[in-house]
Amino acid sequence: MQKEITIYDLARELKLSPATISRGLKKSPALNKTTVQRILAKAEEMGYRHNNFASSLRNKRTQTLGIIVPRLNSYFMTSILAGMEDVASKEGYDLIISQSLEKMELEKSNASTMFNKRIDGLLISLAYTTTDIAHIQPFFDKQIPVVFFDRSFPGVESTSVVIDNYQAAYKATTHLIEQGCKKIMHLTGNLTRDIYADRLKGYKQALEENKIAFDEKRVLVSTLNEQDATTAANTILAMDAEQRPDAVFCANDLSAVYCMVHLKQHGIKIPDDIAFAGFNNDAVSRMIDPNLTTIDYPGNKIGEVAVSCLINLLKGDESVKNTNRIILHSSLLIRESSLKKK
Amino acid sequence: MQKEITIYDLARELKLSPATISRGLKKSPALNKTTVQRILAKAEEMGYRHNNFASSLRNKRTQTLGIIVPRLNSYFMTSILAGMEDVASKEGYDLIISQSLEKMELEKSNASTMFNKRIDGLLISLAYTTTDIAHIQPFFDKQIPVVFFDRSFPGVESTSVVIDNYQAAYKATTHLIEQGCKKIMHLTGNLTRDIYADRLKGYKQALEENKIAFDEKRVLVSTLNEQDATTAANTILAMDAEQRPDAVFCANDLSAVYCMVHLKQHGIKIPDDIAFAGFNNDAVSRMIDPNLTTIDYPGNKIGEVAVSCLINLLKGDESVKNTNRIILHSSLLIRESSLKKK
DNA sequence: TTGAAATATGCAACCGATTGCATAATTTTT
DNA sequence: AAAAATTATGCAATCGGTTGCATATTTCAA
Repeated sequence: MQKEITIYDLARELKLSPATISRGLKKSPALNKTTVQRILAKAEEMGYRHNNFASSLRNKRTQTLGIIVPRLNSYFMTSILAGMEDVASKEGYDLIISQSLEKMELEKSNASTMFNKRIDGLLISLAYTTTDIAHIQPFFDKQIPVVFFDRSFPGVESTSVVIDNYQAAYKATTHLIEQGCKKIMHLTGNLTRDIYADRLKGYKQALEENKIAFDEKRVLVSTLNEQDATTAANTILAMDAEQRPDAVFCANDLSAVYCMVHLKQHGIKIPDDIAFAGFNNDAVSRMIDPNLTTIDYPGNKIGEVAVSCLINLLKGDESVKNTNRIILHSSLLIRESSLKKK
Repeated sequence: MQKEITIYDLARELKLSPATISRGLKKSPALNKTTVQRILAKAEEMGYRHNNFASSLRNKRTQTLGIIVPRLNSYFMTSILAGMEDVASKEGYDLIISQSLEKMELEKSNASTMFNKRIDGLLISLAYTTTDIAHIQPFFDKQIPVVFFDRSFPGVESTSVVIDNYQAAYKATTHLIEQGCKKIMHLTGNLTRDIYADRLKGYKQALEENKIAFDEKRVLVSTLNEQDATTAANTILAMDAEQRPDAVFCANDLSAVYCMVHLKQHGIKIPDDIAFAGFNNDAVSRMIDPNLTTIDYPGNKIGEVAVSCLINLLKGDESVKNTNRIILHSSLLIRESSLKKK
C-alpha cells in the first residue's frame, strides 16, 4: 500500500509552501493563475486525494448533510432523495442517509449518530411513531440547521417543505363525491403527524361543501401497513349494506392496495361497489387492477427545495430563516379505481 | 454556540493528561478501573462528544463502510440493508449508502466519492449496465477490502455473497414443468451479470432434464424495467397460438408483474393461458392478482453475511481471504400465478 | 529493607489542511 | 529612481485524538 500524497509532498515537488498548495487546490484568487495550474496538474499527476478529516478538523465543517427518512422503499421517497442528491452534489455536499423504519427509537438513535458525526445540517421526515422531537433538540442547541420535509411536526419553528395536503385531500374527496359517492371512508395515519391531520381536514371540508355529514366512524386511524389495511378491509366486509362505504380514500397507496386486494378476494367490485383513491402515486398504483386513482407528489422537487433551503441556512441567508413553511403543489391522477360507470 | 468539550477540557477538570483521558474513553485495560469510571462519568457530565475527524486523521481509519446498490426501492434491497446495518452497528461501523440507479456512470462516481471519503471497506451490488469494474480497481490497489453481494462480477477475485441462482431457477422452472407447461419463456437481465447467467443455466438444466428442447427465441434479455416488460408482453401477444408460451419465468418480480398487468389487459388468463413465476418475493408479488409464484431470498441474511465477511477482512482474518464465494439458499414460494387448475 | 515486577500515568510527536499575518517580489505612480 | 500600491507566497499556530516510550508509583518477594 503506497502512502497517501499530501500537500507537503506537492509542496516539496513544486518548491512551494504547503500553504500555497492548499490555496492552489481551492483555486484561490490570491494566487497567480499559472501557479494554480501547476499545482492542479501536479496533484493530478501524483494522485493527490484531499483529506477530509484534516480539513474538517481544522474548519469544523464536514460538508455532509444527514437525511433521516421513515423508509426508502417507495418510489416517492427515492425520487425525493434523487432531488436532494442532485442539489447537494452540485453544492459540494455529501449525504448520509438512514431509515427510521417508522420507529421513534431508531429515529432517535440515527439522529444521535448523525449528531456525533457532526453533519452540517439535517433533513428529516418523521416516523409514524414519533411523538416528540426532543431528539432534535441537540441540533437546535448547537445551531445546526434542520429542515423537515413531507412529515413535519406541528408548531416546530424549523423550516419545513411539504405539499398542500389539505388541498390534495380536498381534491381527491371532491372527485369521489363527483362520482356519486356519499359514504366515503378515510383510512389515515397518526394524526399527530400533520400531513395526516391536514388530509383529514381537506376530506372534511369536501364533505361539508357537498352537504355530506361527517361521520367519525368513517375515519380509521392506523399505521397504514399491510396488516392494518387488511383489518380495515375486514371491518368494511363486516358492515351491512347500509353502513358499508361506497368509496375509500386512503392516506397512502400501499394501504389502498392491500385493502383493495383483500376486498377483491371477497367479491367486492372496484370501483362499482366501492371506489378507491390513494396518495403518493407509488409504482403499485399502476400495477393493481383496477389502476388506482391517487395524488401525485413532486418528489424530486421536494428534495431539491429542501436541500437548497438547508444550504441557504448554512450560508447564513437571513431571508430563509424567516420562511418556515414551503408548500408545493400536487395533482390528482384519476384512474379506473374511482371511475364509477355511468 | 457553546464550544465543544475536548479531551483537554476533561484532562484539566480531572487533573489528568489528555493521553489518559483518551485511553480512559476507550476503556483501555492499561488504566486503573476507578480512573476509567471517573473519566467516563466526567465525560458524560460535561457532554463530551468524540471527534471522529481527529481520530480518523490520526489512525487513518474512518469506521465507515460504503454501500453501493442499484436501487433502494425494493423490499429485497431494504432487507439486505437492514441486515447490514445490524451487524455493522454492533461492530461500531457506520454506513454510507448510495444508489447507482442501474447506471454504470453513477456507480463510478459513487465509487469515486466513497474512495475519497476513505471508507474502510466497500459493499457493492453491480448495476445492470456495468460492463467492467475498473472503477473498483483503486480499492484493490489500496488494499481496501471489497465484498460483492447479490450481483457480482464473473471472475473477480473478491469475496461475493450470493444466492444459489442456478438452483433457484432450476426449482422454479421445474415447478412450471410439473404444472404441465412445455413452452416456458424466460425473461431475464444482462447476462454479463452472473446472477442472470446462472439463472439461465438453471432454467436450461430443468428443461433438459425434462427433455424439453431449449429454444433461444424463448429467452428475452432486457433491463427488466417497466417498459421492457411491457414490450415483452406485446411480443407474446403478437405470437400465434403455436409459438405463444404457456409459462413465463421472470428474473425479477417487477418485470413479471408489469408483464402480467399488460397481458391481463389484453384478455390473457393467468395462470390458465400463461403461468408466471418471478424472483425476489417483492411486496408486489402478493398484491397482484393472481399472487405471484416467486423465489424468496434471505435478504437480511445476505446483508449480515456480507458485512461480517467484510469486517473479518478488515481484521485481517486470513481464513476469509481464501473464501471467495458464499452461497446462501433460497426457496420457491408457490402461489396462484403458476397453479394450473387440474 | 531493598530491588524486581507490575501497574498507572504523562510527554511529546504525530496525522494533514487551513488561514491571519508577515514578508517578498513585482508593477505602477510620481 | 524612489516610493507607493499591488500581487504572490511563506511562516507557524491550530484543530483534537492517538500512541510509543519514558517515568512514576505501588505491590510483592526475597
